[in-house]
Amino acid sequence: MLYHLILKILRVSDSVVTRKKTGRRAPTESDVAKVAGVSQSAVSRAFTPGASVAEDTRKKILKAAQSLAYQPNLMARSMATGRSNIIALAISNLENPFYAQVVKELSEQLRETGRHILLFTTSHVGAADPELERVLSYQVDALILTATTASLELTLQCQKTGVPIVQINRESKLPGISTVRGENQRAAERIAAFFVAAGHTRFAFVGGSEGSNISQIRQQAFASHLKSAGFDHVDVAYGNYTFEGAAAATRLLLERKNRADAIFCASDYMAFAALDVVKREFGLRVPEDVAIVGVDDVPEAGHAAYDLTTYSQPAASLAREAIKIIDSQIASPGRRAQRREVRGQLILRGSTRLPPEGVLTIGKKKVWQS
Amino acid sequence: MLYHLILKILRVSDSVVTRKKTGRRAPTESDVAKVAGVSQSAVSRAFTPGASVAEDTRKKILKAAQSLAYQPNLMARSMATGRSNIIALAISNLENPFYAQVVKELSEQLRETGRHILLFTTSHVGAADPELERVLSYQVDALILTATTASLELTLQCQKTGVPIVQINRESKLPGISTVRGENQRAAERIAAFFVAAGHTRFAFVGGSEGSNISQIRQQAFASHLKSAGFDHVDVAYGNYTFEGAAAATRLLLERKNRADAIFCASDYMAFAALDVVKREFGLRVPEDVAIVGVDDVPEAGHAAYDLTTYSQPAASLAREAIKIIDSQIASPGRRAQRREVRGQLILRGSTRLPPEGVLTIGKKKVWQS
DNA sequence: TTTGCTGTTGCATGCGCATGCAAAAGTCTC
DNA sequence: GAGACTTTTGCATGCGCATGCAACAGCAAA
Repeated sequence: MLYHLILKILRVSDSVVTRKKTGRRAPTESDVAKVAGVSQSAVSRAFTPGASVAEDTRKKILKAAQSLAYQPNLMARSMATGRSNIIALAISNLENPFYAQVVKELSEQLRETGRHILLFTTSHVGAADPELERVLSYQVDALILTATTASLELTLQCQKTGVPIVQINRESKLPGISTVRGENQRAAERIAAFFVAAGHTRFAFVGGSEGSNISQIRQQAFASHLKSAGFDHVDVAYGNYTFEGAAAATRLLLERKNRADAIFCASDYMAFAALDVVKREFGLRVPEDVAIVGVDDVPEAGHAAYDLTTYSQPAASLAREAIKIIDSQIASPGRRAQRREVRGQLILRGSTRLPPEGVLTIGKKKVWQS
Repeated sequence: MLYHLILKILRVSDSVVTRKKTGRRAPTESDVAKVAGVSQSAVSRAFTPGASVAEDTRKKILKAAQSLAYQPNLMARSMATGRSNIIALAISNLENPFYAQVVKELSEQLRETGRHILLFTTSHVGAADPELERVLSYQVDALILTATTASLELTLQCQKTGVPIVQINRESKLPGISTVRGENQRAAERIAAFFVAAGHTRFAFVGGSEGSNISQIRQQAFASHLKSAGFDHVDVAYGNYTFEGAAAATRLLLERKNRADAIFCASDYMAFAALDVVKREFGLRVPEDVAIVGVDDVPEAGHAAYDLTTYSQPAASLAREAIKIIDSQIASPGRRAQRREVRGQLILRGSTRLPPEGVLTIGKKKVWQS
């Protein structure tokens, strides 16, 4: 008995010492309540918009809170409310400036509603990490995937617990996953039409990977539009969405006989690699010998070093739509998955030559005029 | 009385409906306990490494957990333990590929110990957002700042609550903030020596901002080494660490009479802008007319489009050291702030010309040989 | 003064987990 | 097989906050 008492005392004094070293713990609502002379629940209400508190007491409480430098403990709050204000963001390709931009936009836009991003970088470009399935341990309010696709298990888990999933720039065959994407089909068609109008005759496509739907869609739209213009063959190689991969793919394409004079790359980032290889390794002139087009319109595409013609995918809009979807799903949990498309446009720069007629039409619509 | 009872029933049935819509809630330890036929605490112990559980019961519990797809609720866990396994990362400059790389490295290295990053992007390049002070609401285990500096208030708060702060690539005059950085001084000296050896005579520096210590340190070391070599003047302009800013700064520098023939930029990202301006806007040859050097060695610096000579700052090492500091501070909270320097090296590429002698020495040490 | 109402406040409880303590179940020794 | 240990288990509690409910105060109408 005495023994235990002594142990207890030792433990207590020890914890006091620890406290001293680590600094005292952060103030809680109870601390504030004591200072303000009210109950803990009153303090809670003072910090809850729309709760029932008299104006006087609220002021008194806020003053007390300020004097203690009180900050609400968001962990405790989410425990109590079931909402964490944390959005999980999975991304596989942060070195691609396009995705860096998407992350930035998401982060800034979510901040406007007091939410923040919990970051999961997955090394695998293809299906999401199994590790990603632990996402839900964090009680996140939603899950955004960029440059990755959700596994079946993860999708099921999310559906069971009612956590919305949105994929940016990746399609998914799984039901229940919302998607935001650029104009993949239209982008590919416009680019094909532009190449044809400019007088190119041998076409190539640098894709992401064979498994990537987005890449597939672009490839098919590109090929089929070219076919309708009388060109049956499109050379294809895959860059796996990496710089080195795209460089290797471009080498493959250029080494073939009867090599392409117009290359469509599934992303600006890969187009940069293609430009490097075309110009420096093969000594070809751009756009005279080879024209190159990308997709995304990252800031670098406009820089003088690349000066890349591209079809834009505005990161800010993608982020905005993704957040809208999330919010609507949170508001009415029954909602079905949504698919939204964000508009872009063909942006002409120095990596392509212009149609000789000075006018480019697709169908009957004038797309560009010099 | 009856009235209240009815209300209660309504509320309950309503919540059942809501449940049905949102999907049933995630299973808890109690659910697992029920299935496994043990107490909740047994389940908790089964998931706590080193806790006292019989091997049989642990297996039984894990099986039950698996059958329910149980995932521990990390919010609840951090409430109970006081540790969240979340590290806050504040960053102002994600469009700079160097920082994107740092984020990626931090994320991947932290994942190895089961921790994740809560992302705070601050738009202001200078001192950190006031919004950043809410970081502590999330009960993060530590705070890493990249391309931003902590405000005094934030620092005090962190010290009071024992949350370690580490700044990557930013110095701070505030005590209590640990720092990880590259070899700023040495980098600047080597670059100065290299310029001199290569026969340059007119020098310029594109800095971050006048307030940035890192930029200042580099500038001073650059200037003082040049001075000791007999060159008193260094032209200076500030690019504010942005691409556009650096482009404007370069224009300023190039428009002056007796313009520089060797430009040292405080980051690769700014050096890219300088290259663009030098080559495309002013039609100058690199390195014949102007030599350009950056700092960081981002992947893009090695790409053919830029081919930039630079002094490396390995992002992986910066991340590793930052995490080491954090861990040591968490392990022994009394520790003072630490400052670590990560080694880099001068990487010669096409944006600079080589010393005519074919050998470069600094002091008595041979730094480079053709 | 009494009644009825609205607006404020505190009490009590629960969110899901970790953990100190005591009780229970094994294990070993002689 | 009894006693002395050790290991395993459950109970009870607390982390910080939100919130339903009851109590209460203030006020107007009767």
